[in-house]
Amino acid sequence: MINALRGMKDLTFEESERFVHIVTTAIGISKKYGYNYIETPILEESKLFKRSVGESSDIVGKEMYQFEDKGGNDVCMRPEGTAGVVRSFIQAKLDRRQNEKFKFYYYGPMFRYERPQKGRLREFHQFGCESFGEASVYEDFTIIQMIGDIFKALGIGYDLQINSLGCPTCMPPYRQNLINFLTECQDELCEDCNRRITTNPIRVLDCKNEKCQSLLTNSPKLINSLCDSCDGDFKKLVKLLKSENISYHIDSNLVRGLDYYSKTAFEFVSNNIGSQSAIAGGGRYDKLVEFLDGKSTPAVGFALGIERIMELVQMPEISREGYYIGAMKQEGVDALFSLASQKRATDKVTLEYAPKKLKAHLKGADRVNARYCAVVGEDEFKEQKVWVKDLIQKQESVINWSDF
RNA sequence: GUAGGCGUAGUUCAGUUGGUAGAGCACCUGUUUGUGGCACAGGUUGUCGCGGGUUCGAGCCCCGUCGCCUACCCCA
Repeated sequence: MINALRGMKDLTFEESERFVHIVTTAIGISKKYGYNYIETPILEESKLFKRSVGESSDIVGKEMYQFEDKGGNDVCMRPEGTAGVVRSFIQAKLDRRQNEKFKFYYYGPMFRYERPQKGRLREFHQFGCESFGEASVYEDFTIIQMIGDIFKALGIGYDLQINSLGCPTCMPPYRQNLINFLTECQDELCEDCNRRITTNPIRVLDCKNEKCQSLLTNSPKLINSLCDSCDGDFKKLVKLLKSENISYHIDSNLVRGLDYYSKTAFEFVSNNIGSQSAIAGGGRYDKLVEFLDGKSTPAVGFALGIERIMELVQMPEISREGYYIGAMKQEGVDALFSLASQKRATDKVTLEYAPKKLKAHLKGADRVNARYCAVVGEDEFKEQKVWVKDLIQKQESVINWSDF
């Protein structure tokens, strides 16, 4: 027997229904916010992610499905969605249309070669949005509001955490301050953090080691080192969240794992799904377009993890729907197809090809959750009629084929 | 890469100090010769993950291996 690869899952029945429910809900809401669908390839040049996500990140460093294709190209399966959308945005020269705004939504599979666990698969699915050309913090707020709408529509509770990661003006000096601070208490920090001091000092902030965290209480906070512009934007965001009654926590240690974020960073967290608790995350990435050789364009975006959200959504109860149609004798079966196609114009129809006793048909109708069980028996066949029972109202009638 | 837990029927799981497997659910049949869900009665279903070893005898003990899960790490 051949099984699916490690960390890759098949979705069927009520699981796949839940998946579709989440995606259609998210699509419906993002359309209301003016987003349009964008589809980009799953396979991209490895270079794209090395430059955008960052070589220092674990995603690029050790988690990419990367290989050489038959043409000798260094390619990989996308580990996240933003880079491809930005690449496409630049390739279509939308970055030249400087006064226009573009909003895209996407969804699809992402691949990371990690050790699978709860809420973490090697092939997983994200729904995401990217907004280009809008520098205002109002857009950051709007995106957060939109995610809130999606979770509300799905009936999911969450904790919103926000932070500002600064910009090229205030980030580098802060970074140096932090390095100085960390170097002083180097001996007491964990092994990983010591490595991070040189590779990616900002990541030390969200180390889960308790000892590191206690040392960090006195560390310089980026939130207190922001330049006037970043500080003003962050205060404005907080004000908007308050006035619109969106509850939040400022988490000065919230860092995005991907290098391209600046200014607003946020994460939606659930405490009901194990340790992989981030159900959505995103922020502003004003420098990424330029970084990938486009004309400087401000942008904000987010992605939500569909599998993680699947753990949280309750599906509305399914009710009986449509018709089950069967016959009791072979000759009746042949008459079923025109009846079925008649009904399919308006209803869901399940056809049973095997002649069976009435009782078996009623059971069959039950099994497929049909509302009506329609059977052509011996008597009905002679008179060109069909017996129909409403399985909820428990009423039955015999009607002409032409009136079915 | 590291650590812990688990692999027995379609499924959820039991299986005592080693004596060649059991329950619920599901499924099929009947009670009801043309009336579903409910009830009752009966019935079907297994390479006990795989490969070695110990033993008269292994689902159980030992070694190896594969897979799944959870956590670290990372992140959606």
